[in-house]
Amino acid sequence: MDDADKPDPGGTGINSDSSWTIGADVDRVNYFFPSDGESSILSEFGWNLQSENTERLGDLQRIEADESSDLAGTVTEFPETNSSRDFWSSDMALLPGSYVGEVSASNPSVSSSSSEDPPEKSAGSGGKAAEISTQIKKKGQKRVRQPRFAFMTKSDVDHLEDGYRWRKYGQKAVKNSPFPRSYYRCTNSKCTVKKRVERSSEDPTIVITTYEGQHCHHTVGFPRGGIISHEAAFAAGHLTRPMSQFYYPGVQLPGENPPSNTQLHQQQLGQARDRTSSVRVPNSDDGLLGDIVPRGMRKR
DNA sequence: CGGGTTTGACCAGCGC
DNA sequence: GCGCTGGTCAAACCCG
Repeated sequence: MDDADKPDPGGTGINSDSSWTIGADVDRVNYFFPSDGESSILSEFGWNLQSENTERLGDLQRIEADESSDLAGTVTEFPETNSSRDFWSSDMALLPGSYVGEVSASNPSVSSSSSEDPPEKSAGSGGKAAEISTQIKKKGQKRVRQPRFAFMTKSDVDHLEDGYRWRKYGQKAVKNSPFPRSYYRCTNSKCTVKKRVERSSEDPTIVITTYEGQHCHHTVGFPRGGIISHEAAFAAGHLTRPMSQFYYPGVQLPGENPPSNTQLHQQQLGQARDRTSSVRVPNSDDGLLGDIVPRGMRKR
């Protein structure tokens, strides 16, 4: 019953046969946060990334503002297409861009959606992206929105393996994008975590994955030999550990020159691949999940 | 047969 | 108020 059975449940099946290992699929890995978001995400997770990606951050910020003029601490949805091109068309392959603040209590009738009951039921009213800002707009009278974490990954496979099992419950065509957006829900009945997967219309090789919610259970195991997407697992596991413990090739240090960023990635990834991981994880004596899933939650 | 995927329909929020 | 769009449901279908 491991994911190994169905490597790519909702994926397009692209390279679903051999390249599962994100390590092999992910060409580059790169994270960055909006400078403002930094205060929320980075600080929250103990990150202290003084990025010199100021321009990019600026772009993202702009996007943030565009996406939700009235959003304050709301999710920063990845721009669907055009506006995003600016920053993600670069050598950036992966970047957690959005994060919603804490779950806000709200309408009891729908709040249940956030904790244990299948949120979709209440959400039958339709979740929609708008809700994100809406919940805040409407002064918390709206549904509870789980924390979100989105990132972009350069990968051939749509559905990145993250150690959890997902069931696809919907697919929608995205405006201005030839690629549909897939909706997945954690197969664990008690788990309300959802995720959306879509490809960038600008760069089909980029997969945008957005996780929502927090797993209340451990992973189901490693797929096919134990390779998972570290970033995916990280997100799927919902930031259970300070990210500062991770090592992201793409994260640049102040003063560091980006020119060889790509090369650097290739180098590091090359090394990482030798370790069957796309991202080298220090202190990962327990495997990739070592930094993601608390020991108590781990299966092995 | 059970679990997962597909797909059309429905609903609700948002912008104009 | 209306149309658009995103998100979800649920029945049908597929597959191991």
